[in-house]
Amino acid sequence: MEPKPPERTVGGERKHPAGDTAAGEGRRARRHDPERRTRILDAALDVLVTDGAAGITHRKVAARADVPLGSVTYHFASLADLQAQAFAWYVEQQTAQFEDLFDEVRSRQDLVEVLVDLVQGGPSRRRSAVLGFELHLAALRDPALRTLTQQWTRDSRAVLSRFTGPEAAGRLDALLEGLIMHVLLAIEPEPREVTRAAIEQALGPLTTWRG
Amino acid sequence: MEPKPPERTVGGERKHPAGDTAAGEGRRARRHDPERRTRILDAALDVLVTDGAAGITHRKVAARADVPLGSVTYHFASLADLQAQAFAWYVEQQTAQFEDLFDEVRSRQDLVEVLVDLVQGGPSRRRSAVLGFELHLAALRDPALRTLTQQWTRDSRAVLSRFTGPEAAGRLDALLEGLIMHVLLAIEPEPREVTRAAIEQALGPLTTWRG
Amino acid sequence: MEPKPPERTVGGERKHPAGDTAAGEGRRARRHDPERRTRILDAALDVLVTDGAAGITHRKVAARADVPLGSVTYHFASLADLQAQAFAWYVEQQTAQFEDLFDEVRSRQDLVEVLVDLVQGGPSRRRSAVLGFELHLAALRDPALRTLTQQWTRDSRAVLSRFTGPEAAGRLDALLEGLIMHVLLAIEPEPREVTRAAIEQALGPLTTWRG
Amino acid sequence: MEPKPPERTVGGERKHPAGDTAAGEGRRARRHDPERRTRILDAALDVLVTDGAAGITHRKVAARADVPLGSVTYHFASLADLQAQAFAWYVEQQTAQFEDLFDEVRSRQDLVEVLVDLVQGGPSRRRSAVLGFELHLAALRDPALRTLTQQWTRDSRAVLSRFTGPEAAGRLDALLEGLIMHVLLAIEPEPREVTRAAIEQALGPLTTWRG
DNA sequence: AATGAATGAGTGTTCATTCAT
DNA sequence: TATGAATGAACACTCATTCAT
Repeated sequence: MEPKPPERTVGGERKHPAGDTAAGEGRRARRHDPERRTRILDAALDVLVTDGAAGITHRKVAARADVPLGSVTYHFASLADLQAQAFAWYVEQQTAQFEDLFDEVRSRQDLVEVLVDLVQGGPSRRRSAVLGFELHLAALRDPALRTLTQQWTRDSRAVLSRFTGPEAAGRLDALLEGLIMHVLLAIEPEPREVTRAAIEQALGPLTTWRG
Repeated sequence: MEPKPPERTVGGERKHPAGDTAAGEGRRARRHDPERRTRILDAALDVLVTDGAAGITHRKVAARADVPLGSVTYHFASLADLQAQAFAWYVEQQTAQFEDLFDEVRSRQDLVEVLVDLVQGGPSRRRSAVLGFELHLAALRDPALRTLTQQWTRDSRAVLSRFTGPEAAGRLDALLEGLIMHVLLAIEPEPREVTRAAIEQALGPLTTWRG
Repeated sequence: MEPKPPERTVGGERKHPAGDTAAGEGRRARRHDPERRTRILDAALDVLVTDGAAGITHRKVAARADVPLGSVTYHFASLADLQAQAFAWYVEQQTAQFEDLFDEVRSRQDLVEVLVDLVQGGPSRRRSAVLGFELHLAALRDPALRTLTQQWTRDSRAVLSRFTGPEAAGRLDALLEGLIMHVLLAIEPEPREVTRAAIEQALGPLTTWRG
Repeated sequence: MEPKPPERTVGGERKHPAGDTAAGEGRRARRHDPERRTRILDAALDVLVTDGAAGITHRKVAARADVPLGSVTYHFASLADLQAQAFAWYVEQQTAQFEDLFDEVRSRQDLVEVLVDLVQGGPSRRRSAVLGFELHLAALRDPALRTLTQQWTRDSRAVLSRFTGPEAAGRLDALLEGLIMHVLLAIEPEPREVTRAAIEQALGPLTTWRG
């Protein structure tokens, strides 16, 4: 699955429908840069990871994306709009990635391993985890973002349900969220077995395999 | 239990190191109104709930606490310091309150009900939940706050352990955090039974009662 | 009388000097929609009325005229140029309209009534009055606009002179301007008789009828 | 009469009640500068004269008043507030000055001469005239400013009435406004006699002297 | 001990204008 | 001919922080 930048899933109006067609990279500053919008969104996510919702500014995003300040405000009607679209873009990517994780799952054991990896996942996973929590917190205040968190939760549970049934999926989902946060915050690394035990138990000892 | 405002548990330096020199103790009741500090801390927490870490400012806090602007900068060396002390104050209150919850627990059933209440807790609980998540997120970036989250987690688990043993306590703790977030974000209220089932299962079917 | 948009009476240079070269005259009716220019000028005047010289922007004008932003900057070399041409267009229309007012004047009485109407004229007249004052004020700073105000004053006085002689025309003209402003700013409406008395007196008791 | 800066006659709230007591002018940048507020107001009026309502900015005012930018935004809640208070300050000064003009008037002749001076008044009077028109125009759009224009008109007429009676005062007032504008805009100077004649006539040939 | 005045850095945002197409 | 994308300069305004008192 190949996520594309969301088409205004939430908030704000794109000011201009984004002219396409490639362009000469060379001469003077890149004009006609069709990926610019996505690069800005990715930069915004980077800033969100680094500095949090409290620290995002047009200027930081522009610097990170290596575009002029005016370019950010040109493509996004407001900072809130930028943030909302960045979160939407994140959810879209994240959902696809999440589904991919389970492609190879063939047994209960596989499933558990995948989930333990998800929770324990190294620094590479830190980014997504932080963004997830930022989104949740932001959604608590901005109802417009609620759409995103709901869609996300729904999708995650749907994927898990394929293996566990709906009730366990809900439990698992909540547990995973808590575990991830604890792993992120723990000073000494949580042993894999502890994580595995928690997951095993949430799966339930009696769950018939449905993968 | 009567929590008192922490004495600079984390971060920041008081601007003026409190000259203990002159000033008769009796004269003007207490030297400079010790409640003011806590009132400011509570105001800071209020602002954090309302506007998040992104929205806290000296001015908003001063207004909320109904003290002059200078009073906030006088008592707290920096905004980061204020925030850190506010979180510390929150954890202290929260820990005490959390322990109180279990005072009356006499049976497994009691325990489950208390935890379901904790998760489903009405709007009154929203404040603490939001602050908890804000703290977690802040701690992800500011190692100085890690002390607080650890202390908090440790205390919570200790309390739960009294009833469940240490492994289940860890699982429960993570699950509760995830459940609380999901309840806060859910559009249609999560049924109590669903929450209860998840908790029951995390407690484990075989757990011997240790309350 | 049919005022047409002035051809750059003042200021600014058209960006592209209108290549008269190729292009058969008949083919696409008129080359590039001549009404668009006037529509933009009218939109600019609308914006001037609403937001004043302080508030005019290319974007507002484009939106009001319902043309793309580029169209405004294409037809007018700069914002100052647009403003100048809009004022010119206004003066042209206004002069014609002013003359028309006196078409039916046959007696001193008629004249007085027409002038009282001019001063007291309802909301429909508010637009022209505001624009007039805006122009005067703008002309105080931009000598290029002085041409317009002079032409306007000259024309107005010429028209009035036909009935009153030149001296009374000057007095009347000044008085009318003051009266109009006062009427616009008054909270409770100025009674017609007061206005009429002022005009009557400026006309002079002894003025022989020259209409 | 000694006009003092108005105490929030219109709009905005003063952020701080202005600490008084003089201060050492010397060492490092002037803090404690009690006249600063007035200096800013005067600077704002200067900018209004030079650049009009369209051109006023915090930065220009700050530069003109020789205070840091932050000082302007500190003392005035918004640019609109600054403008409103500047206009109020202007009206107060203007009213006083206007009254002073008539202190020496002892005869109808005196009155006429004073008024002719008022209209023809050299470059020194240009400033007040421009500000007057700016205020009128601004008041057309901002009802809050209407209070000022009304007070001003009322006061002017009251002064004139002392010599002319109320009806003639109204006529005169309007006429003066129109004459002043015309003088300002005229390329070749209006002859004094023309102005005098207009005023004489508005006074009315029969007006009994009431000075 | 306490506070209001003050300020410079930085914010989100707007916009005239340029330019490639 | 016409226009949308793009950008840099400027804007109003906010704020943490400093400091004199």
